Amino acid sequence: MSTAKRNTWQKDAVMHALTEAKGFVSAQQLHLVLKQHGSTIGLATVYRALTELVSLGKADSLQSNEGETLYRDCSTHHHHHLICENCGVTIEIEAEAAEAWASKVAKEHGFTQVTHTIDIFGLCKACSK
Amino acid sequence: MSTAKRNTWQKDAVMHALTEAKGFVSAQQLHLVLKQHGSTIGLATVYRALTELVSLGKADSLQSNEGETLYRDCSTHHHHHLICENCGVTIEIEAEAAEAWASKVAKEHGFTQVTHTIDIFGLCKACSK
DNA sequence: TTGTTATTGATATTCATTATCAATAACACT
DNA sequence: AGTGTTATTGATAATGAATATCAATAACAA
Repeated sequence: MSTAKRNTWQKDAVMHALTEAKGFVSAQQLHLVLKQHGSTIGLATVYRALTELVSLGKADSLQSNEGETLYRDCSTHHHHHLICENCGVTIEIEAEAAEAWASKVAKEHGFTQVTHTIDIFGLCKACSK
Repeated sequence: MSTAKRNTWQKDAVMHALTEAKGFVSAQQLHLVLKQHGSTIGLATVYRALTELVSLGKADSLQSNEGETLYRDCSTHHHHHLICENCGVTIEIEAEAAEAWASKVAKEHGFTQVTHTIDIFGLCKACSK
């Protein structure tokens, strides 16, 4: 009984916008982009759609050091990021070793439904000089 | 020239309170505890002290899934956490393998001043059943 | 003791995210 | 196609963590 989900063009729009955006985006940024493309979608709806996408596993999120929640399309494969704290560039990195290590450690302690956060921050080559 | 740091009882108080608190605490929680112990310290000062402790490497922080920044005493050695999303218990884990991997990946991409976030979330043994 | 100035604390402000609620539209069923 | 139910939307108010402001205070070098 029950909470049957409905399909709306708004949800599709957010999904598309998220797929278009390479790398991480904030809800506010997505909302801005959508409006710039002529959409009349509301900010609250963008937040709701993103929350749903995360719970469906179609997107993942992380907290920026400015306190914003950033979202990213996750329909492809699982990977992690190398993020420049100065210019914001993000590089996707494979992390099979870290993956394996994380799930091993979790299992050793009897944890289930394990997820993890593995992100590396620093200054990229260009910003280092 | 300048910016000479000064020692104050407020900074000590925050440091002590943080050491007392086992596990992660928010700035607001620390402030509350301090006031309950009769301190007249201000909330803004607690935030400032915590920020300084983090930059000195005496504390580390992570974002709760409710969007709060949580702090933890880190005067011992570097380590990471296994966190139960249900009951909040945190288990310290050694992560030498992950450490090495993280700095190796970062260097390969020319990154400097590298820090990382490695946290594992899930349901602990007790909360899993 | 004194002068300089980093620090404090009360509070206003910022800003991301959530709650509210009337209006709208998805969709199951005729 | 028409209709009723109700999930969803969107404008906006509300929440709440974190930061900025600024006069008053206190650390500390001389």
